[in-house]
Amino acid sequence: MPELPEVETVTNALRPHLTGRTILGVKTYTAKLRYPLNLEGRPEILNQRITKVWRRGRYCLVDLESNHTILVHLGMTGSCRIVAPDEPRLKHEHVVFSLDNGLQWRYKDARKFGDVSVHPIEATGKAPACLDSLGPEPFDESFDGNFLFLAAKGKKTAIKTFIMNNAIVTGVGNIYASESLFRAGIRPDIAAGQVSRERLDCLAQHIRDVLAAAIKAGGTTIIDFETVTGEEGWFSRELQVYGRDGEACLRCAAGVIRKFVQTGRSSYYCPNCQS
DNA sequence: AACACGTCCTGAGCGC
DNA sequence: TGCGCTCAGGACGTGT
Repeated sequence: MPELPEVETVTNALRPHLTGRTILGVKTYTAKLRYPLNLEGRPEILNQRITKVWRRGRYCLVDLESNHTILVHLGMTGSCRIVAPDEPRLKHEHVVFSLDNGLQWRYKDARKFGDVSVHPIEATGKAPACLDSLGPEPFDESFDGNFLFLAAKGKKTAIKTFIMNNAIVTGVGNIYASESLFRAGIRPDIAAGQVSRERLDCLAQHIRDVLAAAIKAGGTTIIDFETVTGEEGWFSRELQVYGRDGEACLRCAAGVIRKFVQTGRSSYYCPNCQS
């Protein structure tokens, strides 16, 4: 389940393999992922040099000298690898880019929740227009308790749903939403507009901390990018509440972690520690 | 306008 | 052993 730390890790792993390379060919092996695939024979991609590989929210962006970017969203099960052309194509390996160094960049996605698509950009390093509605990065200076406080004013939506909204802040998925609320001592189901400025300061800090720790863990686990698809690195997340329903709370020991469904997603919290 | 909910997809895990 | 059901969730479209 790729969230921001996983996308950051994959992007960092791809960067040295892709930057400066020229894309000589693109082949797709399924009609659609989340959206219909339209990558083959595109002059915006073919024979274009890759100028920059970076991340915005949960999107990996591969900028081309044609002032287009290849947007990659990993969905739920997306992964990438760099391999030799004679490497057998794995099941669910749906997109193959051929590079000028003789290697291939391949995208794999069993559940097809992801996206690989090409979009115009104003310049290298500028996000495409389709990402205009995204809120700040959690690591941006503009993202803090005061920002959350202003955005949450009058909002009745639950605080967990609120921080998972990419228009508010990007990259906080279901797992890290539960984890950061646990660390901040805030119940996931209280109205966002009811949380005090002080507690939102704490929450903003914990969102940053939990994401930073996960990036660090993922970055150190993925060593051999050519053979590791990424999934191994994602198990190194140190989860304190997610998936621990029925177990004793790691902080207070007296509480038992509860699970409930919130806007279709599993939420976990300690009734003793979170209010 | 604000918020909730259905939809897409496949494999893992479970019960019988 | 094997089948069939349920669950997992990011983002977007639609419904209330």
